[in-house]
Amino acid sequence: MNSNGLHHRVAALMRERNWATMTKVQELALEPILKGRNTLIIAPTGFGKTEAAILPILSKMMDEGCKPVSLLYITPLKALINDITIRIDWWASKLGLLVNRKHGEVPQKEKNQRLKRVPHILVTTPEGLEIDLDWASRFRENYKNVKWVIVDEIHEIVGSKRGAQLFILLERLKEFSGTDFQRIGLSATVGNPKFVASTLFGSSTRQRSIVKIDEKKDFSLVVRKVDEGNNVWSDSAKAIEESIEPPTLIFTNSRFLTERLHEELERLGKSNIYVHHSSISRDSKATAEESLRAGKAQAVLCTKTLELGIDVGKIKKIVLYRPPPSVASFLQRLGRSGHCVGGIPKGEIICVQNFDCLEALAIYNLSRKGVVESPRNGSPLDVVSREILGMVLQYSSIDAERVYRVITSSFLYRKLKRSDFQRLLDYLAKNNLIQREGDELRLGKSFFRIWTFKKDRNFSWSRSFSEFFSLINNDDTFVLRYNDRPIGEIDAIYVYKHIRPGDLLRIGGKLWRVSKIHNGKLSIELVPAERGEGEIPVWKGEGVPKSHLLPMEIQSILSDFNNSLKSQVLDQKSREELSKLMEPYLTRGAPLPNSSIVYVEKIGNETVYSTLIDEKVANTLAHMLLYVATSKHSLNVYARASIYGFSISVTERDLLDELLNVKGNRLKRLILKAILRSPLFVSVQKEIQVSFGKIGKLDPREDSLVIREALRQTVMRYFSIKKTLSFIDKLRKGEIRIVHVEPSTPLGEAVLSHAPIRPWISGIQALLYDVLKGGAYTLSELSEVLSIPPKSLEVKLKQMRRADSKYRVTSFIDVDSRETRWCLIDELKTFASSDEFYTSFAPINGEETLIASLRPLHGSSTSEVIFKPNQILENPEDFTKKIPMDEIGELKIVDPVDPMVCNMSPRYYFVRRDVIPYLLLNASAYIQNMKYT
DNA sequence: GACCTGCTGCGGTATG
Repeated sequence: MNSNGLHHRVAALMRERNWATMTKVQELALEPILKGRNTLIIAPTGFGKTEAAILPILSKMMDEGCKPVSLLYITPLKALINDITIRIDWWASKLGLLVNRKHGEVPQKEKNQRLKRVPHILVTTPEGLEIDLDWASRFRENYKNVKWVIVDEIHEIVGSKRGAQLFILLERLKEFSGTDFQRIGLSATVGNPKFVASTLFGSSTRQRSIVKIDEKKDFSLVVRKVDEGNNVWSDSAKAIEESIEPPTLIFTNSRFLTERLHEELERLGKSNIYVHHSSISRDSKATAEESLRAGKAQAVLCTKTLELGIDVGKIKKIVLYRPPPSVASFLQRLGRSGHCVGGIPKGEIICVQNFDCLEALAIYNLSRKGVVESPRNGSPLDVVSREILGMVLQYSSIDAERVYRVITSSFLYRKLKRSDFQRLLDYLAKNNLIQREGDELRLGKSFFRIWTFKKDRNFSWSRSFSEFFSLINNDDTFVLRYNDRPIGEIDAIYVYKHIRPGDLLRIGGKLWRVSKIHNGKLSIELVPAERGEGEIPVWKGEGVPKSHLLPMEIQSILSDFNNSLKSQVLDQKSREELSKLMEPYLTRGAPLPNSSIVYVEKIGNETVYSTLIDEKVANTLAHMLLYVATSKHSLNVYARASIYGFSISVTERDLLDELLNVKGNRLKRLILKAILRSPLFVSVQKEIQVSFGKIGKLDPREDSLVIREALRQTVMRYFSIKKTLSFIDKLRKGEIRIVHVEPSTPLGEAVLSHAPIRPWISGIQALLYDVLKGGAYTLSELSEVLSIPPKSLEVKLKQMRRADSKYRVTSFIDVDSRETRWCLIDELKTFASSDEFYTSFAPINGEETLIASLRPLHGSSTSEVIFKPNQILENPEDFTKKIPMDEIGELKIVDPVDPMVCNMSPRYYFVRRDVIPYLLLNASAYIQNMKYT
């Protein structure tokens, strides 16, 4: 034993490495870890957290002796696994301990060895642990020896489904091994250390410690504003060029921006600049990383890919192109230059929009105050479902009560009710994912149909078995095509929210017009386009969700505006930009924007409500306005949402004011309806349903469990019902003032720079089919039921009456009300003989001779059929034989003697031969009714 | 939403 408590062999190795002193975090972590406490270590990157955890554990392994596998090291990235394995191995190999790594890209040969020589230390991902517990029937026996678990970069997963998964896995491991192993978490700065600790420590009864390094690493920051010239791109590139001090990391908030800026920097003659993001090949990424380490790269343009702790060598400067979305990512990104020996890290935020300066300053202020976002986690049920299945895989047959006990021992699921768990089991059993014999659970028949080993998938819903272990969702993407040639890809959700036929898109430097969107095939047809109006700025990426801390911090900046302007980090230009931004308010003597005032302004065809507001509340309000607008106006509207307010493309009426008049439960219902109609809800349903074994279309009665869960998750991620209700309440009480202004305000203009959200009535045809089933309705009745404007419905119904339609409809005249009614074409016959519509199909004079005129689908040559209504009534089936074609383009009644009849006759378009008799009865009844009454 | 992250085990063949 050494003076600092470490085993003498570990201490000797430290001397060998010339580690005279430990970092502060290493010192602080030593005691709690050596004492066997569960420990959460919180410190910025570059403080030596890994060693802070590893050294005392290695020391304990020496002291206490250990059987393989005794230490499990979990980290979220494959690249980190490789790094860490090498780092740990330096110590471990000298202590006679074996280290192994496990992730999807480790060669099979290396993986196979672990059964022959079982490692003392295993480094893997959450998914790797899932695989081992569920499926590695032999190796998992070694997990019974685990005494320590380290979770690295825990801030990255604590708020995600991956986190929820891992925390249940740890409980499963505890139950399987029968050991209350020691848990150690390594985290960057977070706002809620206690929550992070609780989720990690779970049901462990060990004492707990949180080791937190508060000392902020010193750094220098400059907030700059790009000079406004003619071209944002070249202006931005120039600004970046000035900022580069090799080697520099340049962070952007989208992949597109890295590419676009790279192109522009090359145009300026800069070389040795690389690009790094998730969509480029592994080789290119490796090249970029290596040239950084070798000091060859001047700079690398990157997205979040380089935010985590992958070793990239010494970085001189960090440039943030436009403000990062959160304080946490700001600190992480700046921390990438932390390994710089001697000098303090240098950072620079380059602002493009004027409000960027506000955000940059806010992020900086927050970081200085030590305020950081708090990752939260709900208790997603799809994760529970997967873990139930995982346990069934592991044990072949397992008692339901035991599964319930293990899952609820995890902190996140401690409140999961037994009844809800039972309902979930019922549902899984119904979908054949599991089968039950008494209280015993076994695997159901559907399991290996969904997660299959077969290469040629049986059906479209099946997934590879390997995907079962991961809760990372692969979103659908639309393929953009021109003449069947792929041009690019766009995330499905972006398409649903923002893109419609006729839009102009810029892809690969070229301008295209969207000609068709095939939802089923997930493809979009493009045609080349010339310069035009209404280009959709995909690149603007204003959809970046921003920290919920921003609105309040911006408010506090504005509340003491003159002082805020004195901030050291602002350069001359950005300072001027900020005063210019606020000038319009000051000159008209209006209060600077804050959360208790909403400026209502009409800009172009939009009504903008500008204020400082939580993004989720703005999103909820935008969707509500969109819902109200689409049910009363047309589908051709859009809304926007941002921390600077929200807007709706309706100016004739003040829709927010109308919302204020909706009270109580009706308001809650309206919010719910608005959310249920958003594409976000649809995409969450799609994401989670497979975990429950549900395939195909969801049925509100059968699948209420998935639907309710999807709604819960949608609201949690994107909306905020409670805060929105409170916002509306404050508006009503006047606690938030509404002020109409003209002309527009600067933050009102800022709202307009955010991408428009457009309504997407998914499966409107199927919706209509469901409503029409068993009934015949007028347009206004349908509009009422569906909250979709009659005009939009009419267009759809007219498409649906065509021969190639999946849900074919037709229409007839209601003789009593003289309105058109729509119904399913196959049900027309039923209505013709029903009491409800008796008069509409009962001619007054059955012996009158009439002439039916039939125009075929193509061409204009009409045929005529002479008939008496009674003839039809006698035998409608027989009458159809007189019709000379299967499909009729237009049907009407003519009378060569009486041209009035011709004018009065209703016309029926795109009808099928077998319904002609009934439509002729309808036409005769109508005409005679007009003539005789 | 923008972005990112991950993804069979085991024991058996046949071959050099």
